Parts: sequence; structure tokens; C-alpha cells
Amino acid sequence: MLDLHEMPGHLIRRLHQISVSVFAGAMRRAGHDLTPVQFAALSALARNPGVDQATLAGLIAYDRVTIGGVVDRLEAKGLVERDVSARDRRARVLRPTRAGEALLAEADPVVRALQDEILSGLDPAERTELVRLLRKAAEAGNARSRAPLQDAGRRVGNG
Amino acid sequence: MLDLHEMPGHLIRRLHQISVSVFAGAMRRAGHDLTPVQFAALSALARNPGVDQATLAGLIAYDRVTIGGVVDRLEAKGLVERDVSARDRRARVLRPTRAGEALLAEADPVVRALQDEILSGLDPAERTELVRLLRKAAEAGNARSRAPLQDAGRRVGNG
DNA sequence: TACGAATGATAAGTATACTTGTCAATTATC
DNA sequence: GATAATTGACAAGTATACTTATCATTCGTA
Repeated sequence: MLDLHEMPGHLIRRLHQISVSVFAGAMRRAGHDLTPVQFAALSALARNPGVDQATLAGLIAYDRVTIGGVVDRLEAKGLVERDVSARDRRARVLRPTRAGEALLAEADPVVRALQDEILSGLDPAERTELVRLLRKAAEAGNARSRAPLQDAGRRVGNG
Repeated sequence: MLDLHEMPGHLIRRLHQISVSVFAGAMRRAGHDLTPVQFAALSALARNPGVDQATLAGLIAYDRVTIGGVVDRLEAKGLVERDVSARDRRARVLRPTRAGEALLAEADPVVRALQDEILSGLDPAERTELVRLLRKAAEAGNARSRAPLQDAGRRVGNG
């Protein structure tokens, strides 16, 4: 009989909660104010400046509506600029500000370092194996998510 | 250089999102209206009737305040009863109603079955290994979480 | 080029998941 | 037995993360 604490869904949720908590702690210690989603969005925008919100959502596998709120907060903090696209007046073109680039440069090494802390209970070989399995499972389950990862070129729509 | 899509934190979040989505889909197909948290709470209460909210939170590794809202909704749906404790008038004693027990009996096999769907991309050996690694990582990271799992007897406090 | 379909964004609503703060009740201590 | 510390619950606020619906704009097509 499978106990709740042996179910993949429950374990994934717990590890996610630990991950978010570790992220928040490391960021606070580093003196920055960025959530995991905000970091992911800023990081993706630095690599793909000028994309619109829907494309950004697809790049990091988030829901479009959620990204709207995330960008609101990044804009309020002066980390991201949002302009109406010249080509498509429905779209908001996004790019990091100077301050956004600067914060990202400082936060990036912190985020990389904290990844090991999330998996502090595993030895290096186990970490590698876990990441491999997570990638495989996430890739296979991508279509099952309400916010699938999307190739930069192709739009599939997730509403 | 570690890409965002290779970071454990990001992968865990994506798998969590897939997990929640699979859960919602399977529940909807089964004709039930239970979220993952609500199922976990109801399931824990069936095994531990009469506990208070803080103890319930510790049993399934959730934040106390979050559980308050979850129990609100379970109570509104008539699945859980909440009474003032005779021994400690600060505490609300929780137990599933008849309807709660009945719904749990129907939902339980659905939830067990959906666990494989979450990891549809992995073969059985990989699933076993992933669950082992998740358990190990979650156990080690428990103290790092804002809502640690707690033994039924001991209270450590998480505020 | 008119028109329906599709798309980008937002609005409103629900459900976690956390924060800090407050209050009441209980327990521990002197 | 008074007082301090703790505990259980709730309130208010923030941030995801989703739902459905609406609106404006654009695109595809006849």
C-alpha cells in the first residue's frame, strides 16, 4: 500500500517547497529581492531581449497570465522595460533595463551556487542522476503541463 | 555553463507543474473536485482523526496558515468537520465527515493510478530510482523547508 | 477587401504558499 | 496564584499558478 509520503507527486511538491525556500534564503543572504520566477524571467530576457510576453512564457514554461503578473512586478522594480511592439500593437516587447542586467549579473552566481544546496542530501553522482531523471520526466510530461515549454520559433498556444 | 533548463530548481518546478496538471486532469475525468493539497489533508485526517490544524500541517509538511485555508475549503464542501477541542479551546479538532470518507475512498485509487502518469517518460526502474532520490533529497532538505514534516509527537514550530 | 479565426494582453476569480502581526488560551515558572 | 512564554488560529498582504472571459489587433482566406 503506497503511503502519501512515497507518492511521486507528494515528494515532488515537497522538494519544490524546499527548493523555493532555499532560493529565498540564499537571495536574502545575498541582499537581493528576486523570486525564482522573477529570476527565470529576467534570465530568459537577457538571452532573448525583445520577445513579447507570450514568447517569454513559452521560453521558461510558464502560464501566460502568470508571466503578465511577474513582468508587472519586474517593471515596478525597474528591472524590465515593456514597450508596445512596432510590428504588432497587441504585443508588449520586453527587455531588461541596465539595473536588471546588473542585478542579474550579481544574482546569477548565487542561483548557480544554491542548486547544490537544494540537493544537499545527495552525493554528486546521485545529483547528476536525479537531474537526468528530472529532465527526462519533464520533457516527456511537457505536453501534460498547462504551461508547456515551447521552441522559440513555434507557437502552439496554451490557453 | 549551466543553463536554466539544467538547474535542479527549475526542473523540480516544471515537474511539479506537470504533477499538479496531471492530478487536476485525472480528478476531473473521475468527476471529483479535489486539489492535491486537499487530497493530502483529507487522507492524513482519515489516518489521524481528531488532530488539530497545526498537527495536520506537520503531518503532510505544509505551512500552518496554508492549511487553515485548505481546511476552510474542505469544510465548506462538507468533507471535514472542525470543532473546538475540549482539552484546548485554542485548537480546532478535525475529522473527515461521512461524505469526506466516501470521497476519499473513491479518489484514493485515482490518485494512486495517476502517479505513474506523472512519470510517464520513465521506465519502471527509473521511476523507482527517482522516487528513492526524491525521498532522500526531501528528507535531507526537510529542515530547510519553511514547512517541515514533523513527527506526530514532537512539535518544533515553523513560524 | 470584408470577415472569421487566431493571437497578445488583461480582468476577475480560485487555490496554494508564504510573510508578519495579533489575539486568545494554555503552559511553565517563579 | 500572578506572570511570562508558548501555542493555535486567524487577518492582512504578497507572489505564484491556474481558470474563463473579454478586448483589441492582426492574420488568413475567400
